[in-house]
Amino acid sequence: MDLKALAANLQLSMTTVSRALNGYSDVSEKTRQRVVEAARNLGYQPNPVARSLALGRANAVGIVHPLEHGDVADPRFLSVVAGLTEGLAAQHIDLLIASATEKGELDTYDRLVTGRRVDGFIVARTLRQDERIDYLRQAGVPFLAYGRTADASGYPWFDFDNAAGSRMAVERLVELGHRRIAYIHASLHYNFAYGRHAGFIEAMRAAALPVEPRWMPSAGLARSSGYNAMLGLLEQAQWPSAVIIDNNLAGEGAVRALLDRGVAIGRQMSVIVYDGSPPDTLLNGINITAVIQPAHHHPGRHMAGLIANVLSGDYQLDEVQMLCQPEILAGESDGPC
Amino acid sequence: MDLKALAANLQLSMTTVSRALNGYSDVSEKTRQRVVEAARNLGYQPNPVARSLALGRANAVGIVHPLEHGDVADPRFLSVVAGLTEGLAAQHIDLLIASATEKGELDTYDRLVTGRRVDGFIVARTLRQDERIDYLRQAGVPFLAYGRTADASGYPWFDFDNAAGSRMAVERLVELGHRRIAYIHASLHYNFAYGRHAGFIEAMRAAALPVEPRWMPSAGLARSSGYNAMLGLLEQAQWPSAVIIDNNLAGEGAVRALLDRGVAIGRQMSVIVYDGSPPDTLLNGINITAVIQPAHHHPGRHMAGLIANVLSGDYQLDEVQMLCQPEILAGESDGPC
DNA sequence: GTGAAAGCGCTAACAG
DNA sequence: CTGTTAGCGCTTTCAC
Repeated sequence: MDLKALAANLQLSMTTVSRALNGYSDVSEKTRQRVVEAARNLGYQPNPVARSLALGRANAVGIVHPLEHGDVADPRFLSVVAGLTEGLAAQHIDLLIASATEKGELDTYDRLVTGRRVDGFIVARTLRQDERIDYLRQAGVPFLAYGRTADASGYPWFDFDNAAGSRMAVERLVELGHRRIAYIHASLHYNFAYGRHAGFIEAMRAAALPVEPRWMPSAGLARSSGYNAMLGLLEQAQWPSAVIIDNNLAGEGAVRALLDRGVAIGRQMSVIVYDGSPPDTLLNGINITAVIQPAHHHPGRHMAGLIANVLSGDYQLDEVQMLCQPEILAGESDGPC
Repeated sequence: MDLKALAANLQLSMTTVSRALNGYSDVSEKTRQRVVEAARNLGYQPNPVARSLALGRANAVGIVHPLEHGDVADPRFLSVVAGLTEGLAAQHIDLLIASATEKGELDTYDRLVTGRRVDGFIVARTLRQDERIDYLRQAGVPFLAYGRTADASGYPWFDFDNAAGSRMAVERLVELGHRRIAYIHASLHYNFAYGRHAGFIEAMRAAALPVEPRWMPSAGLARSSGYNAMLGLLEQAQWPSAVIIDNNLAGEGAVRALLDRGVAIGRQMSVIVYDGSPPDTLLNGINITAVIQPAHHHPGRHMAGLIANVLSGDYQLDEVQMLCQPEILAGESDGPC
């Protein structure tokens, strides 16, 4: 069932049918009714390929998945994808996932753009200095970043307020009487890690607490490195009384290290983990106090709306820069000093 | 730079240029050289949308990601996606990832098919009875299954020999002198779990060893359930001397349980895990003996080739049903009884 | 308010 | 071997 057949069936021209279906004004309400109903009855589905050709857009956005060597399933990545596809489906936009080639990630962006396979991109996992964003900006390709960069002005993004999350965590610990607070963090090249790190320092200073570099190890985004980082803290002459971990993979590792060393979590050592426990964790017994990015913010939905806006090309920058606030979800992994 | 411009530039007709570029035979070698070179120099990239419209295919395959409630990043799923995109890129086929809607997974397949957004599908994570495969078969939609179903005849698939993997594990343990072998497995609705389970039983019988239901708990695809399953085994009056776990998530949990209970792995209890340790595990100290699906089989590449074949519609069934053999990768988690 | 006709960029008969 | 021509299915001027 194509447009021609539908038009013939209705004894109308393709033009009129097309306009009726696409909600143009210059078609009588009565005709529109007829057309819409017939379309439904006959199961007419416009051919998106033909549509794309005529309109000059692909009706798809791309997301490039970097296949780092030994790369693991990044839960972060997949949850973005999941939320997005759902949100985009409502706008009749497809999500095209491409793997970065060996030649590099930028090359993949280029291929997708010059091949007109997508109208724009989602850039996930932003770095503080992100060459992908530099590239897309200078190439004039529409995109929406999931996370900001060092200079967040001038392009569309969706992000959570990372600094605020850390501040909330510090303030909570300070209220519980802690003064020696450690901080395990991922590479500060990640913008989220940088922001959380900055928020931590800021809050510590505001509380007139010492910011001790030896208590602020870098750990990477992995269980194992969180484990090692925590062991490192435990080997020091003086222990912190609390520790904040800026990502939940390292967080699980860190908690495991405490368990292995027999440290009483919440008593000897208070723990707050950004994003809490990963879903399928082996720490089920322990209810970790967490900085969370509340689900009611529906990142996927928001981002779908934002990217649609971006693709339309008709927007004010401040409409497509969205910052959501995190919250503290109290658990049992922290307590009075 | 479109075909017309390129042709004008070469003083040739679009037809000739098109044929030269698409490797038709009826164009002089000299002309082809010129065309190809000009295309490269001028950076000509065919518009895939126009191409799709003319050819009547989308040049894309779909993969539907079921968004189960609380679904986690499935490493299995992502690694398939990663390998596939790479392999498909070489064939100029895109991978379209769609989330299942609330209305159900089948509905999503239907939407993609009637919308002509894809030419076929990859169906991952097959169940023993899989309604998706039933649906696609009866709808006459091309697809390639990653994993088989109860009845694997009559449609294209790529799979590993699950039963063989279990047999190899059992045989290895038997040679080490084990007679009390336990088996922790995922839901037998998954075809891979069923096959591995069947292979286990078969090999046990072949070795004249007892198949004890109480030593064969079902654990699900999760660290936590593997943990609990192992605890269950340890609570029994008589312990097995070895245990095989049919997936690596549950495997990690099971090993963790042994560690927590202070059981000497490889001495008091031998362990073999299908697929070994997940990449970022907290068991780094332990080198687990594993049944592996060797990387040299390049599942992604193979599947890309197979699906291309399937889409062409011109194939013998036995060319698109591919079974790879697993291997044992010896570690230190098993030893003499 | 409706229709005829000209593309969107490419491929594929069909002639020469 | 090469060019002419007619689509693929839809949108969109431009007339009526």
